[in-house]
Amino acid sequence: MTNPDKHVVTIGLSAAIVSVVEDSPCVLVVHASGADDALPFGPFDPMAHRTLESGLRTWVGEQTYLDLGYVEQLYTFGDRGRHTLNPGENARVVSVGYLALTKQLGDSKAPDSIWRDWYRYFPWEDWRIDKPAVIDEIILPALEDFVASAPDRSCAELRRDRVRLCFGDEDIGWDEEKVLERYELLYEAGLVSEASRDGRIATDGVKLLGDRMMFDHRRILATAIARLRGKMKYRPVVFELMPASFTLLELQRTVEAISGTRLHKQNFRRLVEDQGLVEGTGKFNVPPRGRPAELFRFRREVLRERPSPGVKLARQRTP
Amino acid sequence: MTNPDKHVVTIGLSAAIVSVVEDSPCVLVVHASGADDALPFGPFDPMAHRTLESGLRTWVGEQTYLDLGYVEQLYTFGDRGRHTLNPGENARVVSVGYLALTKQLGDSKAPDSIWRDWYRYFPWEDWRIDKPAVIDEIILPALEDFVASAPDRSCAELRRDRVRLCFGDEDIGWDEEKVLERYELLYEAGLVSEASRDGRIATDGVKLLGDRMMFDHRRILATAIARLRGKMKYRPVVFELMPASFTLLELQRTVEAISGTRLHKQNFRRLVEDQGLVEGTGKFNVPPRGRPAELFRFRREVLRERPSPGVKLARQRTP
DNA sequence: ATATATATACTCAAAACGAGCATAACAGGA
DNA sequence: TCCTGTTATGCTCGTTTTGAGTATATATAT
Repeated sequence: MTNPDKHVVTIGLSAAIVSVVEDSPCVLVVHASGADDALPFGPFDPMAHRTLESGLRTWVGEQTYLDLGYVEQLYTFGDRGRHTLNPGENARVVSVGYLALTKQLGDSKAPDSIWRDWYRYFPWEDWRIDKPAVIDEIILPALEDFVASAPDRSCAELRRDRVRLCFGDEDIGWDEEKVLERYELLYEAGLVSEASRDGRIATDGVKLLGDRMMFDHRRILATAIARLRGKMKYRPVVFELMPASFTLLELQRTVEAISGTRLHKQNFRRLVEDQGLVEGTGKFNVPPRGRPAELFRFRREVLRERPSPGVKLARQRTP
Repeated sequence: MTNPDKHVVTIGLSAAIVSVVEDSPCVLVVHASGADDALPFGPFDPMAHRTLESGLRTWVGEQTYLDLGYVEQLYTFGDRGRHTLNPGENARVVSVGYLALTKQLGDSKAPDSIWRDWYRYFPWEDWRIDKPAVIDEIILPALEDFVASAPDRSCAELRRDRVRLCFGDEDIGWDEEKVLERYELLYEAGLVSEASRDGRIATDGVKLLGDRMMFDHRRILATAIARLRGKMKYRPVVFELMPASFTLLELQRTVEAISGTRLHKQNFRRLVEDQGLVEGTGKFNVPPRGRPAELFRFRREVLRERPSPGVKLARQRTP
């Protein structure tokens, strides 16, 4: 292995900590005034940390006073140039991203850390009300330019396909899981400001999309959203975001917040109940209007039963 | 960030390169005589490698003369003690595992690298003929001891549940995707020899299961198998393992080799054809016996169509 | 021709899914 | 009290998908 010194790198640990507050999917960011938002992060210390995950928990604990419950590793990014360094640092940084889920709680107690709606960083991902206007008004026209500016015909074809796969058309609809593919496409097309910061593309006069984040943190957040949107469907992870008891509509709104789509209410209930994911408590809430709804709780036993299922998305047709 | 030197680690890149040869799922290992089998691997060089994946491709190219097609990152392991070091090295190694798929080809041209049936390392994972005898004869009795030796009652409960979830019972059957969970359970129970090598457990007189591998490579291979078994079902990745044309039975045998289970033939055909994954070529094979079968090819277009599906597992009941 | 082996077509019932109608239980105002 | 708006919950119904076969076709070997 020749000279070991030349193989030396620093490992950055970053966490997308997610919570759903009042129907908004939120991510915890550390917000130094003037600087871009960042995910809680810190370097892996091979002396102090037994595992990567325990290192992450330590850093997050220090920075946010949060004790993480559910934690899952996402991906390890090592692209040259996509993790910009702070002045004075010179090591190459390889970045391991994590997803963490936590129940909603009051404001975060740590200084400078705040919960932010994640659609602030990905405004094209929220289809709950309607198809976001920014797609037809800005994204697709700009991506057409990107296709047109391809160096040759076959590259243009590839780009056109990617745009179609990412943002859909009449035949193939919207796939809410392709969050990372869409972000990477916008990055390559120079439509998010990280691209110019990383020296990729001169974006003069182009309207840039969404808020930017430090380092490669928006990329990690995109990975986190994609993973959560997918995993939710086949593992009961949403319940990590719910309080001890909740109405089925609250559960539905949480799922919708994450997936960024609307669901068919009656079918959603049927799926959730038939799969044995919840059980009624016999108690009811006191709504400001309308019939009171029963409060349910997560049936923790499902984790010990069949290959515990997730919350199927029973999509709502455009009514 | 205090003293940067203390955050310095080496990143090891390892690849589980998979191919299916004559109904056997194979993995390419480098086999130095005397030493344990290892996956092709090498350190990440931040100067020479632009991305982690390009670093991996370089190493694999040098060690196996293979030009990888499909490559996907699996997981990053950094547990202290699970990557044993070579003499003379002292850096902490963090290990990034990859899965690569390649079509069957002749013997590998590189010295010391050979294709090995992966069930050699995981004999309990092949249910194609029948439930492997080793499960009832060795694994389950040994795991009962493991449960019984728990320090307290609640720990024993947890262990019992894990055993049930991993190896199934009457209610919950076999879940072929839990490859990693099973390996980790056996590791903790001291039933695979890496556990004693890593100084975890004194396994005196216990029959150890499967062939051992270098470093944490068997753990990476378990992750690779699990990922492939899962991904196959919702993305058309099996075709990376198939030649340009093949019969539907050959395709089925490949899927079965990977999943380690038997499938219902007629339903398998129906699913594969209905999803538009293949198209007939009009040519037929010349079998040693039985009716000739049409040769099919992968419809590459599906990649540009709907959220391209995978090969559903239409399970065969025990007949 | 007969037996054996594989390929392929087709059937049929059960389960899952997608969409929507109908009814129930609350609040507030006419 | 009764009507209206609002949310909760129950139920139906046609379609699709799945699981498990049965039936038939086309080879080879004897």
